[in-house]
Amino acid sequence: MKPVTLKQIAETLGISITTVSKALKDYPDVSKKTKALVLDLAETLNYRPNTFAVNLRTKESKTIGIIIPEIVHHFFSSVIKGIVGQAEKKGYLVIILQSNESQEMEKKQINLLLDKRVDGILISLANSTVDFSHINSVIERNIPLVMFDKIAKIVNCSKVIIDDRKAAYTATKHLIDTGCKRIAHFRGPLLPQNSIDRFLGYKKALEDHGINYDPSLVYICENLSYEEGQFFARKLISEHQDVDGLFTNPDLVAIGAISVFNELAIKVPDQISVVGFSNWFMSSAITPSLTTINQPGYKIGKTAFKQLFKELKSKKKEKYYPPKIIKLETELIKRNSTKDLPK
Amino acid sequence: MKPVTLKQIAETLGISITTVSKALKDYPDVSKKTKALVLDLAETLNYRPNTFAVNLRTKESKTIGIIIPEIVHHFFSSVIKGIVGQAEKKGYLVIILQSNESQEMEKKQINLLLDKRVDGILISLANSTVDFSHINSVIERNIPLVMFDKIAKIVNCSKVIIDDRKAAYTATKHLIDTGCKRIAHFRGPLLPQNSIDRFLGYKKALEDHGINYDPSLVYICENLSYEEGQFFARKLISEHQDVDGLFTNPDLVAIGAISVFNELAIKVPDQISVVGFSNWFMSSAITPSLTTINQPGYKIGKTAFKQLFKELKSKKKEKYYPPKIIKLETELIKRNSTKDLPK
DNA sequence: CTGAAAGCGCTTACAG
DNA sequence: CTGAAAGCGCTTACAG
Repeated sequence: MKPVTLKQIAETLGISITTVSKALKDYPDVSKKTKALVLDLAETLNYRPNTFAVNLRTKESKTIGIIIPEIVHHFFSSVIKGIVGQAEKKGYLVIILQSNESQEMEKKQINLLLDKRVDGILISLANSTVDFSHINSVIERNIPLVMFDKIAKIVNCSKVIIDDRKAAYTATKHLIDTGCKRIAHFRGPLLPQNSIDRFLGYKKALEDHGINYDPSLVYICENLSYEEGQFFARKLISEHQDVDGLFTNPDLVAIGAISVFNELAIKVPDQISVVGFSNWFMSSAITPSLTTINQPGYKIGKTAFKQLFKELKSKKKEKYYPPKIIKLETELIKRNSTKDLPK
Repeated sequence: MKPVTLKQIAETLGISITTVSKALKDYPDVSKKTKALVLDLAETLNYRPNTFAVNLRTKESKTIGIIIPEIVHHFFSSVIKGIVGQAEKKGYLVIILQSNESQEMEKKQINLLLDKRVDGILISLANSTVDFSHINSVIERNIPLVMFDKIAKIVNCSKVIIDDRKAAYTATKHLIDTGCKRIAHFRGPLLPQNSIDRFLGYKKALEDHGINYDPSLVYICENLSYEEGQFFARKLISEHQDVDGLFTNPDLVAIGAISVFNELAIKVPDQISVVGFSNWFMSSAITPSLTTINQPGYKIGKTAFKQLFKELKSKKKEKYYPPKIIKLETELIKRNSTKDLPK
């Protein structure tokens, strides 16, 4: 059975398509009687407007796109959930694309979304992205775009982030406050802004508290994996017998490291205190439970959509919406992988 | 700047819109010369067809929808990744929606997708779904639909699943083969087909090997959570001192249970052997590493899209595609939470 | 090989 | 309060 159209309703009732359309949209210049008639028939016939035609007329798709580096990842899937849920509330559907940490894929996908004429785009950059022409072309076309988590400082658009530097500072300071003197850092790759900022927060905390920054205590985890946590934990132990604190990015790396410490009978936190980053749901479950920084993925997604929605509305009213940077709060979650604060 | 249209290209070259359209689509009845001219100008002007107009004409959206109970879940996000990746290859974009295990949400979302006029739908049912009128209405409209993982036997459409019963049988048999006599089962909720089938596989394995089925050894985990694994592990130990094997659905529950066994100094596998279900990436990381059934999420997603794509193609050719049930292979992954097989 | 015309199904400025 | 008409940007059957 073919979908019902305005034309059919009009013909059945012996009125014009125009009036049917107006009645359904509750225009004030249609008589109550006609409106009731139309609404009634539309109901019985289960009329649903043809989105394709509506899109073509209104030039709106009521769809947004999201590009993330990796879907199978607790943090990103939380963000997606936040976005999808909020978008649905506001009548938007969400198309999802995965860049696989590749700049080239990211560029292709931006074009796919542009071709699809999505109303707006949400993006978390790939690690390998160093050229931003594709992002800028979105902005030039005046299509609302909001970056989250993995952003580029240089691009002029709204961003939803956490204060990575401050959060890392807090994490490192907690290690210092609980007595650690030789604090290692397992950091993320060199390019992404968030792993840079977390590293800088770590460094600043050391310097502010009279501890010399020692580059040999910093290890780079390319994949932020459990296995890398294990690998660098072994390396750390063999290279630095005097290490007594470890701050990792993110939790998964910490959990890998702790598994090695457990295996080598190195006591956590007595011999080495460990702080992670992200507050992954398993972090409270392992032994010892992991002290970490809570990074609110779901809220980041929700906030990013809300920001995009504001820009979508502004655009409709042909108003300019100046880019806004929203920093969400993080907090240190104290668990058993760090010592208690001295009284 | 406004997007370029066929009309502009036609006017610039002084030819008709028809010819431009045909040239771009490489119709055979356009001269090489004209084609070259059009292609060239389209290239320089960066012409992109207006999807809204194309959709309206072709009645195709080149978009599919996917509805899953929960996005933040390792298995489901793997499935999503499989779907999204495969769809992109075939020129389809994917809209994602989360039912939150609610039948009502699921019905609403089916309508959203239908209104959006997606070309096809992929769905994994909510636990609470007992009425299938919304699913059947999709099928009646002749919109290709493929179910995966959480399916309804009663609905007549293609399905991508694993042989849950066989997999659970294999898991349980492994416990029996390695010497377990009193085998408990932490199962999922009562409604979903997969948790029913896994339970039935467990029961069948006991019966086939001369072990009495004891209902008091079966515990129901409503949320399939780590915490439930812990809770029921304590309950199990207090209610059944003689238990020597445990088969859980899924891994996360097993990991919760093992954490309790570790805490109570109950030796795994010496005192209790444990087998999980799903092969979550952390299962090889915990101590002892978890014997489990590998459930190929990524492949399920990929296969589900491929099946949908076949049906999409058939529909275009106005051919009927009979529903097909695809069962993907699973395998037992032997790790350290179960004993070795006797020689 | 080229193009005029119809039509996909809607929305809305305009006339009456 | 109602409706004829234009138009969104394409595709394609048909005529020449």
